[in-house]
Amino acid sequence: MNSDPKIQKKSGYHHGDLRAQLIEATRQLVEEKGPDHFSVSQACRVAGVSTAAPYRHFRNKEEMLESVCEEAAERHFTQMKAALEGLPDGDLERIIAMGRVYVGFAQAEPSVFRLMFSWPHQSGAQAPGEDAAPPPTKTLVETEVAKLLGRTEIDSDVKLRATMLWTFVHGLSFLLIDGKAKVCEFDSDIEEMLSEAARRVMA
Amino acid sequence: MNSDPKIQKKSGYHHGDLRAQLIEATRQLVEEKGPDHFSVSQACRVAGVSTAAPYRHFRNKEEMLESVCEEAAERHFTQMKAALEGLPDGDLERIIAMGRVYVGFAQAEPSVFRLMFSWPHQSGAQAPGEDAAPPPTKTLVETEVAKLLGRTEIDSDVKLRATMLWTFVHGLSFLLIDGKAKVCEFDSDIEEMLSEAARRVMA
DNA sequence: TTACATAAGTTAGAATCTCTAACTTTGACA
DNA sequence: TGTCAAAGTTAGAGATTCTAACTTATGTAA
Repeated sequence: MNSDPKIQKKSGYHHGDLRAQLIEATRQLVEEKGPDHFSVSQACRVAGVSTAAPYRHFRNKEEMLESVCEEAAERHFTQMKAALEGLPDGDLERIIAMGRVYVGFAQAEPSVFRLMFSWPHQSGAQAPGEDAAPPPTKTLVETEVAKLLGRTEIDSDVKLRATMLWTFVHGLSFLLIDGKAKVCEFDSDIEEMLSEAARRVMA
Repeated sequence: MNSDPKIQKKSGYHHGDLRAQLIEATRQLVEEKGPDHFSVSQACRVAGVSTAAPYRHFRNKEEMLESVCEEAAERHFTQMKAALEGLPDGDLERIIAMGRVYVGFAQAEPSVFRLMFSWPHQSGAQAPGEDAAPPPTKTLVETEVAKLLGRTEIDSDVKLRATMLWTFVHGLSFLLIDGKAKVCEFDSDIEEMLSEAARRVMA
């Protein structure tokens, strides 16, 4: 237990970097046991602090989970952008590469992925009319679609195609991690689905 | 409180139909507050029994939620089959109709939908090699795809297309209920995406 | 009809969890 | 060096899940 070098119990009275370590502990526990079997107390034990300590850094349990979501969303986005590097503009492979990363993230961190996309919980609760900022992921995909089609602006056709692509990889991610159906026999099937979908949507 | 005619507190010592009523109470609470803010005690209060009563019918909290999932999966499947009635074989509309129901269910019961498809939690936990029975939904879609293509058997092309369709509506459902991005402005956009996707995948 | 086994409730309580209140330690800076 | 605020701690209230032991109702068989 606690073999992770990123997490070390505090040495002195003050911890130094408790907030970050609690987020990391939370992320690990969520991944291990699922979002609903995570407890603040466990995270405290992992970090080696009392059960009251987190409340100096987070308002409550929800806010800890939310921080994990934010951190994960950042990594997700960064990975997607990185996937584009080195691929020439106008290549369908750019779209496929982003899809591969999207699905890959979900497979690597299924519980965190699920948590990310079911946040905040009562979706109806957010003030109607007031939208959260559109996720940068969306913009990224739209830009790629426009470039591939040789459009200079993001018109409604571009938006529709981008949404279809996103929808597709999102669905594929969930089906894969839920393991409800054996969606794919091999990784090569995933590759085939990704490229087929990209081809058909961009056609 | 407790205005739902389906849920009534017991009259005598014995309840009569506690198991079913607890499932219904659980379903409602999950929908209201989200799967992770549901508590057994709340369901007990709704049903008007002591907090120990559920344990005569369910092993634990998990099993209560699981029962909700099973019941929901049944309704989901039934609705999809019903959507096909009256539509002539070989009509693309059959595919679209199923997609409409799929997405509609998710919108009508977002929390339950999410719960259904994240069950069981540690997906890695299920014995490897041993697959759960493929969901009847999958078979239903495959059959329709085969019919539409005039195939007599479910070959790998049929499977690929069916999976792509499923993946698409699944992703659309999640994006809609997560409300992460304003995916669609109007219901007509959903219609357009459904028919575009069906057309492109079946082409 | 009555006896009784069993299904399906109950109360009481242990163990765990979230979060607050009040107190203490430590480090930074005037 | 003294003081204050930040970031720990302990103690504990209130809720929760689930078990153990007890009680009540009901259906069946003599």
